[in-house]
Amino acid sequence: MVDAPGTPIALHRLPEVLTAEPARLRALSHLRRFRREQDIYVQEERTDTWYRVVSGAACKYLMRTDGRRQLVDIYLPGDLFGFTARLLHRFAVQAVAEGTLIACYPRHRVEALAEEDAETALEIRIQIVEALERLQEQLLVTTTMTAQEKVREFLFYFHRRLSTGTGNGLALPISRYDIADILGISAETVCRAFTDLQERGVISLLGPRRIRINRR
Amino acid sequence: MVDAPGTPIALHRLPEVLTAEPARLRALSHLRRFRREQDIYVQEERTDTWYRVVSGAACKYLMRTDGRRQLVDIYLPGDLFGFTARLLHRFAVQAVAEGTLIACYPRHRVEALAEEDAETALEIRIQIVEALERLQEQLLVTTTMTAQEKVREFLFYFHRRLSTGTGNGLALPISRYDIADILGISAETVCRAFTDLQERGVISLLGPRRIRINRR
DNA sequence: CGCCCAATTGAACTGCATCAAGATTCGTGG
DNA sequence: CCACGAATCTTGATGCAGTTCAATTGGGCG
Repeated sequence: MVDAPGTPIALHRLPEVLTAEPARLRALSHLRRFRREQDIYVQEERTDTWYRVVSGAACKYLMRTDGRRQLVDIYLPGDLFGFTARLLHRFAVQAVAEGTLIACYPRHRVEALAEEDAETALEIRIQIVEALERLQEQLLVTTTMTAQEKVREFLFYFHRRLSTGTGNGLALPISRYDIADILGISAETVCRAFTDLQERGVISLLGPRRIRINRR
Repeated sequence: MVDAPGTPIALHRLPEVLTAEPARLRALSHLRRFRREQDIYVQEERTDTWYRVVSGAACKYLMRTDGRRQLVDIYLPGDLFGFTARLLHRFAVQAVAEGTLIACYPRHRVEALAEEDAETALEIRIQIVEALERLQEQLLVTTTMTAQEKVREFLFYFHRRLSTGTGNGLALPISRYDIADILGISAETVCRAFTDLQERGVISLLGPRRIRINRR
């Protein structure tokens, strides 16, 4: 246990993603850094905090009775998560990338702010709706596409969300197994899809965790 | 075209589902009745209205390039839908039951009300979050379960949402094809699951659209 | 009563999971 | 800096759940 859960981080050097949110909302947050597979919150935990990914990636998941982990959503920099209508969390969220940085907001203070500040209320509503639409897109992907189409769609999505414009390809923050769990297919099938897509010239594998997208 | 799209309905005899919402929100609504497969709103339509199912059922769907209809969510009495962060709708919503009754809310007036009335803002946030959680459950169902488990889970969900306590079984408002599209399986597989579940004694088929749930 | 759509059943095919065995990469400590 | 071990990633072979195509039955409504 090198890192205690959610080590607090100094607030200087604010990453760019945080500067986009309203200052009054940002003032309520504090930052924590998480290791890979470290839980940000767990099932049955009280829903008294909201979170936003600053850097890295996190995923919402459920432990199945057979011991396997089922992913329901994946959060990338800028995404707000942790809100619910319940008292206790139905799903857990853990970091999938090493050193994932998370901004934490005390729920009651955010809701109090939303009650008096319409801009904050709108920002929250937009974030929740965006989570909803991400989920709809994912549902569309997992129910209608073949395994290869799922992987292709997933890579395009990551490219849209993460491309830095540096041109040395796209760095995937997550493993094949994570990708498989998100798409509802096996890790082996993900591998085969990667190689097939490369043979078709759609992508180039620069390394296991680094790819280039050639064409859509 | 017997019925023009969204025939207005008199406001007397308000169904029970509407009495639960805040009076100030209800005051903004007007009712419309829809026929089976009639669109409530379509893709690319402006997102200037929100809706709530009063009776019957509706589904959110997308027309695929191969002409097939892909369902993303299903709305039952009490569910609020139509909100988005976009200017235009990405998905369409149509009635799946004959004579589905929908309450319509002008978006700008609801948002203006939400801005000054914290209770309304909270009600909206809760509804959106509930849509989100429905979708997460559905994602879990479609990605992890076998076809027969999906159908069983679907029937139990409908039972929870629609059971009237009359005891003559559960009336399904939608066709096998609709069920298949929601669960991401073929209609034939849905049929086979129905008969298998009956043979196992889990359900009884009283008619094509009427079942009884015997045990879980 | 007869038509039409919905529901059901059957048979052959296929994409993906699963099991198994290597190949690479990465982190860790010497 | 290098070497070792443990993940992670890749590739192959087999089996099966579910799709697809096709035909038949059944119900509801004019």
